[in-house]
Amino acid sequence: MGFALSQIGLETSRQFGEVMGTLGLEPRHFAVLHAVQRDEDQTQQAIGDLLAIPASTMVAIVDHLEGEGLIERRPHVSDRRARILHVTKRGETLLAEAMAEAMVQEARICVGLGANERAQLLALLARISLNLGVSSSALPDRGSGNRPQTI
Amino acid sequence: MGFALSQIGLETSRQFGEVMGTLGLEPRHFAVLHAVQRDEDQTQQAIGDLLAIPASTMVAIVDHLEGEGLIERRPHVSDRRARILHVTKRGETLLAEAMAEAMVQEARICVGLGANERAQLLALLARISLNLGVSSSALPDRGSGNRPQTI
DNA sequence: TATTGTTATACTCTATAACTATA
DNA sequence: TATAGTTATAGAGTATAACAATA
Repeated sequence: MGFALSQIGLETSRQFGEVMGTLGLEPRHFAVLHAVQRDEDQTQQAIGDLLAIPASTMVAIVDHLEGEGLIERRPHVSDRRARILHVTKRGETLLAEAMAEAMVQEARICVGLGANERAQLLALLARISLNLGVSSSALPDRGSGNRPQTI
Repeated sequence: MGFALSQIGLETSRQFGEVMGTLGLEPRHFAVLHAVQRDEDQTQQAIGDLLAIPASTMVAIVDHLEGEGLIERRPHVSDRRARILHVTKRGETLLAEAMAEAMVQEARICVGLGANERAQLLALLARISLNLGVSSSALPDRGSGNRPQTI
């Protein structure tokens, strides 16, 4: 069981990386882009903390996303040290495409499974998650959660 | 679903690494040790190919295992370039302990699941594996299989 | 000339610690 | 003095390519 889970998990995340690659994104870029859209107008550090990404790594990721015109760094109204992250129109568009691709992958993973089989599997996985102590927080790829981990 | 699978797989393999760590093994060491026991008296390269581990990495892993007295490099009868890998008595003992620990982890993962729920989950995961194209070959941790991958 | 194992090297990735500008 | 973001740096990990012995 442990072997199957780890094998499947690795392959799932590998294929997800491939899919994102077709859109010019790495999983980390997608994760940050998604988090920035969800928690609109948060500080760069706040987003980094949320995903357990160290500050110096965040710089590189945000640099990339900003270079692609997908997000903007905006000044913080009251703290001139901080930067507010904001998804651009182009970022929203790409994120929508990325989500669509993710749905396609989702469908590919579950091909041949009926609706109740899928529900059954999800329920069993939820119990496994509890046993493993993974908190169902955060975003695609990588657990982040509460452990000292990163993207 | 994809997120859950990748999250669970990552955590499973992380915890497996922790468990192996208590025995002084990294997952890669366990994988090679296990493979050497299963495919007794194979060439170092043959084992490496089996696990998709590049030759130079194999050297380091086998160095470690030999340094711990868990396996031996023996001369090949007909090819003096090649080395035959052989599990020592001590290696067998440690491997048995490692397998026992793996069983404990297995039990921890499946706590609260009845026998038929476990079977159900395994069956569903097998179908997911097919959808993902993972061949159920190889050894614990990491997919290896046929893709250009490594430990 | 090709192949096994080894060594050396270059590359990527990541985190730690210094640095600046603000607070 | 502490903090947000940045930059520089060092460390680990991995693969690629050169190398020696043998086929």
